[in-house]
Amino acid sequence: MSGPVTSVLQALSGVSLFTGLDPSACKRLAEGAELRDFSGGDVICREGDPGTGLHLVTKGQVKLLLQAGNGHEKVFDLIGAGACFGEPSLYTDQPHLVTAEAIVDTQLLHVPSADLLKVLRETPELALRVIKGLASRIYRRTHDLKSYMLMSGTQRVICYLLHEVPFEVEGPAEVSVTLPVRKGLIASRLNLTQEHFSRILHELAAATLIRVEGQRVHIRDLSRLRAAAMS
Amino acid sequence: MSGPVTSVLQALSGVSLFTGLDPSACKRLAEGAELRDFSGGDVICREGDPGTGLHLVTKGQVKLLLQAGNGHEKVFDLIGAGACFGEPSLYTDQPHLVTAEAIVDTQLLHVPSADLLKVLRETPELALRVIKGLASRIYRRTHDLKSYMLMSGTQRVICYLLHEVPFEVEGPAEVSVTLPVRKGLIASRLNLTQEHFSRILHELAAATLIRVEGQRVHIRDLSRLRAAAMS
DNA sequence: GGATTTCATTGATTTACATCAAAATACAGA
DNA sequence: TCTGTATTTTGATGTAAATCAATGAAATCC
Repeated sequence: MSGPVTSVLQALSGVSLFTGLDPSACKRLAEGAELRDFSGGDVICREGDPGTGLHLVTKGQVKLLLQAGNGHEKVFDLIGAGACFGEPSLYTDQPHLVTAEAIVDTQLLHVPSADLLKVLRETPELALRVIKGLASRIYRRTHDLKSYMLMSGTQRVICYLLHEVPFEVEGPAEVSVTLPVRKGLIASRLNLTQEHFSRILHELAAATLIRVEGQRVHIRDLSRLRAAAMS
Repeated sequence: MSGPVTSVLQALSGVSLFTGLDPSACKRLAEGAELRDFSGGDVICREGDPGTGLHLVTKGQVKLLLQAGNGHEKVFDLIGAGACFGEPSLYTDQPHLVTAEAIVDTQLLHVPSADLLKVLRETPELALRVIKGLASRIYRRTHDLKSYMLMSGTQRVICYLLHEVPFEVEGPAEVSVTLPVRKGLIASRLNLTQEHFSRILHELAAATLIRVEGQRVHIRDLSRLRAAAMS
């Protein structure tokens, strides 16, 4: 809570990409970086904008949207505190494909590509982290692609629920999951309409696999739900 | 055409990721790298295998497949000479999500993750290249995701054809595109059945937007086709 | 507290696409 | 050349999920 640079540094170290990084590298990144505040509903950047750098979410929640010509749009990712978005801007030329919008009041740390690339060039440790981060992002995108290409709506919902389970619980335990955002957004994220998502939850509840209570979903039997994902 | 190391070096420099790279770094990569030959139809690696490293295609063509439990599978990418796959293996833990299969006789250069990471740590130039390569891969995947999430089959086909156009031709020119693989594979890549793909090509031909002649597709009017992608 | 807006559910209908089945074409080998 | 095999096309039918249209339940505001 002293100078602006201090708060930037603090914010930096709160982002998983940078926690525990060499202090001097952090400092150099902090110089060019900028904290930005948004209220829920604010647009952070829009499809077609030139990529300016990496956005690190220090507080709040962001949704990334893909938009079609006809006004349709889909939530293509939900980004929470500690994560980041805007990686493709490291590959200079291309304009943003996604529109980013704050879901709730949100604080971002913006690191300009040029600064990041400069520090990257001199900090192999950071470069490796970035590479791993990018590789894991590709992994996640590939997984998403897989769900859309060859899983049914029901399977995608089950898969989503299983991923939201706090941690490696085993066996036929009962676990509860709290949906991080309103259902419509999750539906969209799963490439489903709100209506269809609702019906699927209903079906799963009818099959006594889950119990829905507002934002809370109780998984009645983890292993049975896992098995159901296979059908 | 002398020793095996020489041919590995040659192969390395033929891959866009490494062309023009500092020779000493190339040499160090070449030491751990290994050339592998496959015939058409051979499986290169399978879903679930642990990721061992980066695969660089020096000759031939590879298809990456996503597989569902029920035996269904989809072509999720087509990789030609000069490109690479297996990036997620840089993010150590996760097993492969995709199965890679040679479409024709193919030569690959395999660079083990450990070697690559070591050289990466000491060669910022390479690190930056890898980062840009990964970022651009994410960009492509995002684009794919966009097509699947909010484009119709027809739009995906048009988009595909436009991407295959040799280079920035402008105006109402007539251009020809040769499909790089048999139609069934392209259909799958676009998340369509062969039948549906065939019907879409037929539709486009009926609308005098294209003319199909076996593996060659003649785009009769580039700007009209571009416009058609928007509807 | 009710009024208004946002969000979620339920039902009826439509549609884009898949599936199944068969014919037509292209291609390879003997 | 014929002959079998792989690929593509065409047709008829089925279905998962979208759309349209209300209604119901929460949250938010005055």
